Amino acid sequence: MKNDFLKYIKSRGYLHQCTNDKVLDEKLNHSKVGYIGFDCTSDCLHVGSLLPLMLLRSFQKFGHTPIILLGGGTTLVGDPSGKDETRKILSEDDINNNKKKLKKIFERFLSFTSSNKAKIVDNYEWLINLNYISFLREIGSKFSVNKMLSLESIKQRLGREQNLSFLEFNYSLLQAYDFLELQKRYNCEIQFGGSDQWGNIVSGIDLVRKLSQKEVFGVTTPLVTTSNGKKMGKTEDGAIWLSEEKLDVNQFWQFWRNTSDKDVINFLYLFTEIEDQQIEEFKKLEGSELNEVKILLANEVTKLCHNDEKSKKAEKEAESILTAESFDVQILKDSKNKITYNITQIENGLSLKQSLLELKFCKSNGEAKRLIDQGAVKINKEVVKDKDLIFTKKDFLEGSDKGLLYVIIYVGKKKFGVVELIT
RNA sequence: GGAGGGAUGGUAGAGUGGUCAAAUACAUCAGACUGUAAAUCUGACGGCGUAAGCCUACGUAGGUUCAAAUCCUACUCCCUCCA
Repeated sequence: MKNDFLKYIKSRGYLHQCTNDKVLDEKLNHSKVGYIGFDCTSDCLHVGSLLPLMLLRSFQKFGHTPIILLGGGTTLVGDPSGKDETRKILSEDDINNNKKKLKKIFERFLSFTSSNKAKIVDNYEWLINLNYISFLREIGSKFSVNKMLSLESIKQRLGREQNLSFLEFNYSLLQAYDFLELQKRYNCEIQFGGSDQWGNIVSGIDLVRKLSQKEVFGVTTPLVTTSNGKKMGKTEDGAIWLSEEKLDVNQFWQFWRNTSDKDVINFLYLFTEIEDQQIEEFKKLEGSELNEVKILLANEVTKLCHNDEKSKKAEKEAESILTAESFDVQILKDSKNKITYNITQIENGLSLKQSLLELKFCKSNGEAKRLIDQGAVKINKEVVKDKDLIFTKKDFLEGSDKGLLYVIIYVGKKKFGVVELIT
């Protein structure tokens, strides 16, 4: 392997598989066009899609031209890969809305102004008006059902006797057709994707070979798992989303800050753009020394996915809330996890349990009591012993604003919320 | 088309008339220890209630019974084998 881009993605851990690496190695010495398809089933991406994005980003940095293919058309069909159940079919309105939001995310990762500027295209454009008969004759005839049945995504479904509708069965034809279309329109020669897309990518390559007599390529990223063997980015509370609307930046930052020791170095390679040499240095660190590296990781990823300012703020918040002795009132005020009461509510008797519920720290009153019983709940850094605690005005701290008082509630060591009182 | 087996809490999986809010494991949450890590140990783990207790839950709908996750009937879905 001689090509710089390929060497880079290999050293970073972005590379899982690629087709015909020898020829690709040569080809990449000239500037090329490559794409990733994103389906539009959701209005946001989560950490699971971060790696393909990083890959496309570096592709562009090495002077190539990236294309983001929005699956506006294919989402109407639904990819059966990696899904146990039939996907629910989305309306076109939902899909359009999703497309808009997704575009914003891509804008953070790719340059749309450089000479090799990124393009966003939508397969709706060419899929929606396909004529069934001519599609079957032109494309369908090139596909072997025997072969399709042996694709992992299809096999899994059939193996478990889970229903696979004919609609979904067609998905890989359409994805293959996308590649053909992009090849024709933009001379796009490489398709990137997660390792679960391998089958679909290979189908596309075959189709292009058959119909355009051109060799195109596929490159996939590995499935990232944590050292515990879990899929990356799925916490119990839900996915780690890349947009602020879906996941508060501070929580996003915390996710990275809480990376386990064993994963930090790997994550630096995968999700930041810190130089290899510097990461090498970090490898020497041990034990609690790694905490600094984790902060760096959190800052770098947050910077990339959100921005510098928000990342700094998250770091400051973490410090103020979790480690510092006293509270920074400004940070309390800005906290997303905040509820506001007025003085009469307090005078009428407002229980801590209720606040715990409102702050979504628990689902029921009983759970709130349990948490307090177990000594998990603190207000203003004092452990609460009385599970039926009713707030009084003296529980609240002075803020800098007149007439605004605060109390900070912790549940466990890392979760906290702010209760604001208007007097 | 025929024969059989099954459906139980977030998951896996016991329980086959009362002592079952349902063993156990995993997951989760919390506490201890620590470094906002991991491992380990401890506890909690349907809802309401200060509590006694009440309510809701073992695929769905009915029935038998003083009493049903457990028995009967119908339905739905799934699995295995045969054709």
